[in-house]
Amino acid sequence: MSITSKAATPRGSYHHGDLESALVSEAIKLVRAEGPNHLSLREVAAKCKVSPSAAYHYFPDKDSLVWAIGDYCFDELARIQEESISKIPGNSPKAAKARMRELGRSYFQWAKKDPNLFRLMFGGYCSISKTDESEQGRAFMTLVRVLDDLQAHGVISKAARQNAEMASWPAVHGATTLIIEGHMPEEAFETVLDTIEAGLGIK
Amino acid sequence: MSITSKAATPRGSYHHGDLESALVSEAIKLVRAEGPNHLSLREVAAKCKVSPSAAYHYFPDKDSLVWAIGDYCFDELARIQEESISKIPGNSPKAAKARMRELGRSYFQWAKKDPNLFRLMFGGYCSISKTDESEQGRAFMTLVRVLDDLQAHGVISKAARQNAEMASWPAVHGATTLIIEGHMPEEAFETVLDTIEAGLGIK
DNA sequence: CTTTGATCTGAATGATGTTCAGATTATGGC
DNA sequence: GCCATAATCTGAACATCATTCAGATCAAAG
Repeated sequence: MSITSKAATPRGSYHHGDLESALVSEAIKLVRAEGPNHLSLREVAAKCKVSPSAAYHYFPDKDSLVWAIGDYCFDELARIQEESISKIPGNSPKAAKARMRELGRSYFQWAKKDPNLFRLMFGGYCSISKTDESEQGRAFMTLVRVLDDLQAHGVISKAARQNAEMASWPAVHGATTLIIEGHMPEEAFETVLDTIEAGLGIK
Repeated sequence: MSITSKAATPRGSYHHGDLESALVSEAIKLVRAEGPNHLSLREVAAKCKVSPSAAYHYFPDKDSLVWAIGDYCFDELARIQEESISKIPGNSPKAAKARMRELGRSYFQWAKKDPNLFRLMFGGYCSISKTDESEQGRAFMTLVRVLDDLQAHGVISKAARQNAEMASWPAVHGATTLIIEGHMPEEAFETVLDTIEAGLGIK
């Protein structure tokens, strides 16, 4: 599933070495640059210096390639999220609060850096049945852990902890989307974070 | 701009009567059924019993037709929103609170009824420069009015009124998106509305 | 009735997703 | 080392797509 896993050595000519990963990697580049709806299988194959039909040995159709991109992106987002909170160590309530805020910020920054990949993830391009268990769940579990930590430090009440994911994730996701799509100014994001904290009863 | 404005009488054969509206109308049907990325100009023209090139007399390219769909959808959403709060009259704080909640519900219900149109609106398909002034602003202004009304009735404080749009809209939009895309259970929507109210200090 | 302008057709071009028969290469058994 | 077998990739083909353009058709005005 990893993109740069096997030896991506384009030896000789006929056999590529690791076409599957190369296809996903080039497809990601194209989506990033042109958007999810302008992805072309033939262009991806051309970037890999391979005939268009070669891709069909690894993906039954174009949608399947798009799902693979989605898999990679959900994995990346989860990794970014984990990395962002790992940069704020400490067992204090203040650190727990900072991690919560940083979780929202890294979500937004990821989307802002690659809006086209974000659109692919949440724009109805990739079915959820392929990604829900492993990848999407991983980012969600990070949020769960941070929220549990907030309650453990007494920053939020037991009542506020109830369904706190359903209160914070939509707000962060919605603000991200609306800002990315130009419906809201970027400055509004911090306001949204403030309101989430207010809603959870964080002082 | 309205879809069913002129006389859409397909007389004789050559001249259609109101091709522009018919094209947008059929395009909406197709997007609704197949999704924004599967829209085909030729199929739209065929549904209108017209040659593919006829469409280029009204829209310079396919994107332009998509923008027209976006215009219509933002207009529809604004209309739905206005209609929903008009069904809850009264000058009491309780009525003002009910209108606020109904505004979120109608937003979600609109998206749930036509997820593909919702994806077109907020999935990077239509540029904002074409729609921001008139249509998108109209729905936003409805929210502004409802929030002003909430403050006027003393349901929310002056401090809470500050940037209250940036607190409620993203949460409602994010919850809508995440539920539509299958990342969240539908039951979570009411929880989100509860949290918005808590964040605004509504008791 | 004719001229003018708007509206639509038909055919063409180049790019796309997808299929399939066959060519090329790697691999495992002898 | 050699050969059969399976995996991998090519080439050509098909239908569909967006887009262009010269020309046909129609409506209305002079």
